[in-house]
Amino acid sequence: MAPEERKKQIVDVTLGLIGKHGIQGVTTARIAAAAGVAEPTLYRHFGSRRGMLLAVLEVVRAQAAAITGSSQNPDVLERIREIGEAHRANLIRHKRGFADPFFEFVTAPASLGLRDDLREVNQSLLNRMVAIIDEGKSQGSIQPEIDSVEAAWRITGFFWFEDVAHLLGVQDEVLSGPSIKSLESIITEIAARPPA
Amino acid sequence: MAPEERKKQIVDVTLGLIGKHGIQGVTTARIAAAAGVAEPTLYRHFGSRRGMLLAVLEVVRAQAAAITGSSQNPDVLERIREIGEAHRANLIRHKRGFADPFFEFVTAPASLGLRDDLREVNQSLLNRMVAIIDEGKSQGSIQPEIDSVEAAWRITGFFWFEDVAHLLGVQDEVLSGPSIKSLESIITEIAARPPA
Amino acid sequence: MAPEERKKQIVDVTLGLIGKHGIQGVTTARIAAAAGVAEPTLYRHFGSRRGMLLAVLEVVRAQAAAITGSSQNPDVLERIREIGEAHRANLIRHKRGFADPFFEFVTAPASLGLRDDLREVNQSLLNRMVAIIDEGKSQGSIQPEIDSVEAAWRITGFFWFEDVAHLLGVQDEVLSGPSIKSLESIITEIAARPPA
Amino acid sequence: MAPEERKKQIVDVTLGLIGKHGIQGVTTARIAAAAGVAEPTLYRHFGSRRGMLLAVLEVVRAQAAAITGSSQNPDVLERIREIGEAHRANLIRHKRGFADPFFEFVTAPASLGLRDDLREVNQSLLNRMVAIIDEGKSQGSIQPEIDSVEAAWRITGFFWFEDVAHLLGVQDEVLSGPSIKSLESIITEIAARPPA
DNA sequence: AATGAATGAGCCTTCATTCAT
DNA sequence: GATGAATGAAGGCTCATTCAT
Repeated sequence: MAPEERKKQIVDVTLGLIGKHGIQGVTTARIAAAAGVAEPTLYRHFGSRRGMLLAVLEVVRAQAAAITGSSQNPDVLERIREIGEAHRANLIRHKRGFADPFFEFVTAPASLGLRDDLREVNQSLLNRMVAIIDEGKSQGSIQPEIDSVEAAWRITGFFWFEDVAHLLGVQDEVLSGPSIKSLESIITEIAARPPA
Repeated sequence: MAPEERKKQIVDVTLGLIGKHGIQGVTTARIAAAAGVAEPTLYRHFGSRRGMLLAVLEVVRAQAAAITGSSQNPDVLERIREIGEAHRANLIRHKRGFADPFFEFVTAPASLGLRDDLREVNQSLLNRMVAIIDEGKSQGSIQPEIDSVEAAWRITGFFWFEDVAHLLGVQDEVLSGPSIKSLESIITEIAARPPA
Repeated sequence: MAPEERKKQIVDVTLGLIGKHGIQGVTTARIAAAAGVAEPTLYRHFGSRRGMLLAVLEVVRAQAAAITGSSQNPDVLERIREIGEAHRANLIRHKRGFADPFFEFVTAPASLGLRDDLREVNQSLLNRMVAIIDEGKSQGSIQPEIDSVEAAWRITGFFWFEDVAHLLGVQDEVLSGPSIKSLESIITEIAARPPA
Repeated sequence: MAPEERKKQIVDVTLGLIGKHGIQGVTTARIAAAAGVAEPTLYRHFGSRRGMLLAVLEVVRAQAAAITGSSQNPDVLERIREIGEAHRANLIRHKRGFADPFFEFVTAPASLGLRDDLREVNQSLLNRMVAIIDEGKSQGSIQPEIDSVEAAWRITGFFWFEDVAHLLGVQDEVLSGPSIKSLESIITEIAARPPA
């Protein structure tokens, strides 16, 4: 198998394993088995387990971006609503105890040294959200005085809220009402006020 | 050292270690070393590592309850605000990368079997919040139609927001504005409307 | 509790524990718990775990002797038969996997250093059997030319046969027929021949 | 070293260690040291200590079968006699305190979970003996009315007799006379009676 | 007479990683 | 490009035993 291909495959199975076992349950032995290669082969493509995880994080960034970009709704407010729905749907698809792949990294041991990379990924997601809000401003559906970054953070927080709930196994109580309320609350707050 | 004292000490150093290394970094060897005893001694006081962690969780429950009960402000709305401040202050006191001790358990591997206990702790914290909101209703500062449980969840979500931000190392950006905004938003929403 | 009394009690519970867990399952912790004392107390009465086991062996010797002496039948041949029955009955009373208490020591790790003591116990049991056979000779029910020691050994071997069968969990197959046959075979062989 | 080879080597040294220390004295550390590898290496070839022991049991089964098949004497009665001699010879070759390797497993702690496998091995050995006796019947050297299984059990019992004697360190007294007598006694009993 | 507190040594097992091929 | 063989370091836990009180 060509290096590029193999590399991609390893990343893919690792992502799958994270979903099944959580990051700390992803051992090199498991990755190798799932990829159908010997353990040392992993090291031909990645310098360390951390390297593999880092590569997965890159994929996760794309997936997270996919959620953010899942709706193309021209109405920005509506789009944000739909993004929220996509996040919720994505979460429900996973098994209890496993959150958003991105969030799985958040809960990984700091000792892995992934925090900085994680922060960057988070930043890029935040930027996407900021852009959406700015778009809303320019289209007039969002109040121009709103601090875009602040609003983006609050929406991000809403995602985390859902992720943690899922992790804790209280998603039924949270996803049904409180989380939707929280997002609606943010939307309402930033929405342009109709002229008196 | 008296058993009670030793037990407490072990719990204390374990709590400290959780702060330093995260739960999965807390090995029996580290606990023993930090407590200044041999490993088997730990087992004279606790049946297993899980037992020690469970004892810590108990302490953490108390600490979390302390935050919830930190304000006695008769004005419930104001009290919620102060609880938020207490949570924020508590977070800032900790090192970067270490969130709320309670939250540290949330991110622990499910394999530890602490999830159910954790859920209970969370539930008890939630109940405290529900009680506070109900008190607000009866004192007239919170709208009577508000679903107390839903509101309590949303406030809990706000705590998580801050915890995750801290864990990710983006607390500076989040704690300064967005998190306060989010809490204020909830408070505003549930607050009794002044008569027209 | 008086030392003698306590000592006896420890021996008693230890014997009971051997029945429940086998010798290697008898830990000092278990003995102490069963005796209702602290572990160090055991060491006030015995120099070591080995010492406790040794004391139990002494009791076991008496119990084994009890089996050998369980029948007072004046007819020696019949008496041997009854002793066999007593052994079988004793075995059946125990749980599967636990043999004769005496035999439990036979299977103990050699590293315990109980072998020599065990040999002595065995010798004393053998002697009892020899005496019985000699009695048979003098009463005319056993052939005078029979080597008493040899016959005694063979009967002992029959006991072992049953013990091992029990240990292996094949007692149903062995105790019902083969073992009885073996004993009868020995009895027949040593019995005085009726005059032609 | 090739896996097959290494595996075999581990089994071999383990068998040797069983002889030296008994099964409970065979620790993974000792096996590794004796095999000249690190402990984790053992786990590349066996799933657990129990797995290694199981593999040894397989070898032991073969060894035991070898004894049963050591004689090809066409006269079945004589063959049984020679098998007895082979067993005795095999025993004498071992050090005091160590019995037949097979028997070492009999005395192993039930907690190892080897009992069932052991029982199977015993059964297969028993079957071999049954076959021999049946052969004797068809060749006319053994009485046709004899219960083959019962006879096979009794011969097995004779082996155990010798094993226990060896274990107890009284082999000199037992192997010289009583055990031979016991076997002869069985042989005589099952042998075809010459026509009157 | 008894024990409370403690432990050194050891057990089986897993993990990420290396190196020669 | 891939791997077969191997391992140092560590992990949670148990055991018989000691010593001061």
